[in-house]
Amino acid sequence: MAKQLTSRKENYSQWYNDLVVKADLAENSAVRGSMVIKPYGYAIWEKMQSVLDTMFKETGHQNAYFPLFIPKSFFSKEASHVEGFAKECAVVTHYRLKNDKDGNIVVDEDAKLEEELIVRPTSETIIWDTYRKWIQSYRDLPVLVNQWANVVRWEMRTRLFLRTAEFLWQEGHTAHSTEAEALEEAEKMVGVYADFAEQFMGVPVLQGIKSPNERFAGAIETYCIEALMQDGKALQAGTSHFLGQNFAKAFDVKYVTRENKQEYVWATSWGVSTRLIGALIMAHSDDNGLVLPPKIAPIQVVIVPIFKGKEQLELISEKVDGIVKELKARNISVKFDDRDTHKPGFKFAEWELKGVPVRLAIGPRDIENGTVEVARRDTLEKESLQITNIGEKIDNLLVQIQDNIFQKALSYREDNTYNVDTWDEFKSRVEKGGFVRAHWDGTSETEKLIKDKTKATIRVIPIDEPLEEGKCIFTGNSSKQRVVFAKSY
RNA sequence: CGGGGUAUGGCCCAGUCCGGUUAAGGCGCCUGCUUUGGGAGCAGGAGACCGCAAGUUCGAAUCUUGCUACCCCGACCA
Repeated sequence: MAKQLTSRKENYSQWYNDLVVKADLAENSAVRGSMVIKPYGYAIWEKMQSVLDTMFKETGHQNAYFPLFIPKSFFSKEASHVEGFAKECAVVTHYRLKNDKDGNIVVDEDAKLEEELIVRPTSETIIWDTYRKWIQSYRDLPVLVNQWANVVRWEMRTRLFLRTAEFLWQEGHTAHSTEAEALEEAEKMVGVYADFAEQFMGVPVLQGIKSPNERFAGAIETYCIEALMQDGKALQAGTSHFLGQNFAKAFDVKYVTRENKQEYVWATSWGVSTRLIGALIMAHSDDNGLVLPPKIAPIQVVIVPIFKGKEQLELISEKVDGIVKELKARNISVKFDDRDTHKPGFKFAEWELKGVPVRLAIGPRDIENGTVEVARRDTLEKESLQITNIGEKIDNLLVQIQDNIFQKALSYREDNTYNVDTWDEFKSRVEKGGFVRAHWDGTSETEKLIKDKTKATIRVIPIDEPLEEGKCIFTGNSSKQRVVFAKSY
């Protein structure tokens, strides 16, 4: 079995690609830039979906579904929105194929659509066209809707999970009667994302707003969570947009106030995608494979029997049955790997590659002593534990692992966050990776120049942070606050 | 869209410069026996219109021309 990974040190992006493929998460498909998400990878997405979906429902949202296809004319209604997405839209122009005289399948030119359809890169336009019909009065507000969907963005260069031509995500779209309420919603949802990233994925994130250059096409303000990967590059893990009345005006969505006045509706939208799986991988995993936090791991505990012959396996299986019941009673997902086609060593390596947080091994010696060997994925430590009360012990261990994974990522981020005050230092620091906190004069021009010279962009402008007088790292103009620069994915 | 590269069993690849008849090897797969506390060993076996199309030649994976696909680097991006 040649499942050796490239090491992170040797080639970080090769390591990432190897890992995604070898851990059976996803693979490239016949269509350039589009991936097949394999069952194990999809199981991780399902865990994420289920937690997020619950969080959305708890904050008052409902799921709905809007169409994949968007009439081209909808797109032109919001100027900056078109500008942002026009270059990466897939377009449907025909609706029929036929056989030509050589028997080849060709597009039937007679079946041209009257109006071309855009495959959604995001759904603001079709949703706001719909909301016009839904919203008449202040009594219809707020509208708090989310959808789980696929979207298509025809990217030049793609990478499994991090950037694919088609990806899965959720997009929340809300409509409010006041600016304050919409702002509150946008902030609330970025907070939900931050909680999810930190408490479930174990990925610490910076929360804040985007600079105008990085803002969503059509938004007044973009809130985001930003995580730091092990190679020192930043990854935008989730965004929440305050859209003001831009879409309401573009799609003429007005409501009547209590005072019987016509007003435009205030909007937000927010989303996270399968890119989170990329974040999860790059935040925690090591040269042995994936490291999954227990709260997101499809399998939390794997049990590997060590046996010679059928009788021994049966004996061990009996013991394992008890353990499985005990773990399941505590809602721990457990897999008993009783394949007789592979040796224990092979299984150890394979489950490590797949990031299962806890592995139990039971052999004849354990049966004799009433013990089980417990190995944790995050630290690779092994110890022998008495089987008595094993459910509770594992439960506690999973909590510890979840916490340890987060703490480790947090201290990595702290060790790789720098305050920098001179341009020379800025250049060399950015080159080495990490979050670089520096003063910026607040202009787009300066941000662009910095990007051209260093490839670093402003990842996030922190909110809820004390202001600090300073001088822009590039122009020397005055600045009231440090912003976070980094090279990013 | 610019620049560079690659295309050979499921995967990784040798062979291509200098054409020669069973296209080599490793991984994986199948069968059997022995193994099983950190990626097993031995024996046997299956599996390839050498990216596609023309051409040169007695003979093409190898030479020529055209095409296609994919990868890497840049511009663009959740």
